[in-house]
Amino acid sequence: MGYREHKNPEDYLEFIYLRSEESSKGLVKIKEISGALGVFPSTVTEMMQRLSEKGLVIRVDYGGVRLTETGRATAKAVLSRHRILECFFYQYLEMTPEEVADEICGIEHHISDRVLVRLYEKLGRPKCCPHGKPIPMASQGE
Amino acid sequence: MGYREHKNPEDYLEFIYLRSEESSKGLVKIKEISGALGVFPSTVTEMMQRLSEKGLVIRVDYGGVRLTETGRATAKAVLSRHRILECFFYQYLEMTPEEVADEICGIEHHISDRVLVRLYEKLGRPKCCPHGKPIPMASQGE
DNA sequence: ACACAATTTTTCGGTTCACCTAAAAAATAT
DNA sequence: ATATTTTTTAGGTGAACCGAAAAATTGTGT
Repeated sequence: MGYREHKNPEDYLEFIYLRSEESSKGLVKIKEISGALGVFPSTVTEMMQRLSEKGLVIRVDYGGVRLTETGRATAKAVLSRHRILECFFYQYLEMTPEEVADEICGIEHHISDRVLVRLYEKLGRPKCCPHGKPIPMASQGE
Repeated sequence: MGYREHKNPEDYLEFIYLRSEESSKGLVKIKEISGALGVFPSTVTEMMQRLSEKGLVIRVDYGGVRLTETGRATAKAVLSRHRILECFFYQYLEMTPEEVADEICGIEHHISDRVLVRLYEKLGRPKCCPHGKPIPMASQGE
């Protein structure tokens, strides 16, 4: 208890993925990310520079960001982990979809694929999370 | 993927707790912690200084460290989370005790008490982890 | 359309945290 | 008493963050 609880680069990726899915083909603005993750715009810019160096994101100066194919794959994997975990909390622990949301916070970054797969099987290979959103498949088209 | 995977202060606490339980009433040496967590002794010293400022640990210069009551309580909570998670991987996901060990890595720091309690109930309130070690109770004597 | 105001993004110091390396200091072992 | 081991100190790195100020973009009024 009492930690800084920093955002993980994957959290940025996950949000960018979600936003770019829903509003078709545009760039995701820095301010949107900033607002969603609760960090300062300058922090987002810095993180985008790092992610861009790693080839996960394409940065357009003063314009926003877009995921590369690698970035998209990474984001989908994170989201998949996230939603499988949500299913678990909902189906196995019988929590409400609302409760579930808060509980995933940092866990999805620490679960191995091995565990994820087993969890998924045990839950009966659900197609959607408790909110009705689809669980993206690792290497398949969404 | 590709992160530094830093040790958490709670990892230090957890190890100190374990070591001080098994070898009765002595101080835990910096080198032991260093070896167990895979960090340099100077890193341990520094962390112990931080934990000592937070009142979780008592530092004896060149002698080692001992948990305070608060530190002990924190450590027990972490260990409890750790072992309940182990039970879960063992009982529900049917992994072997050996596999289980690697999987807990960072998860126990991100699970809320609410989820922990539910998990514990669902598993039938186990008294021991898959390795046969007891699950310490939050506010009770060990 | 165009100058000016408002907003967004970036840049540029700073901070904290976990960590490292090298060297100094203390404890221990021979 | 001296050599060995352990611990600490001191200086440095990279990551994630903030705040303030500069730069670019966007919005507005006439």
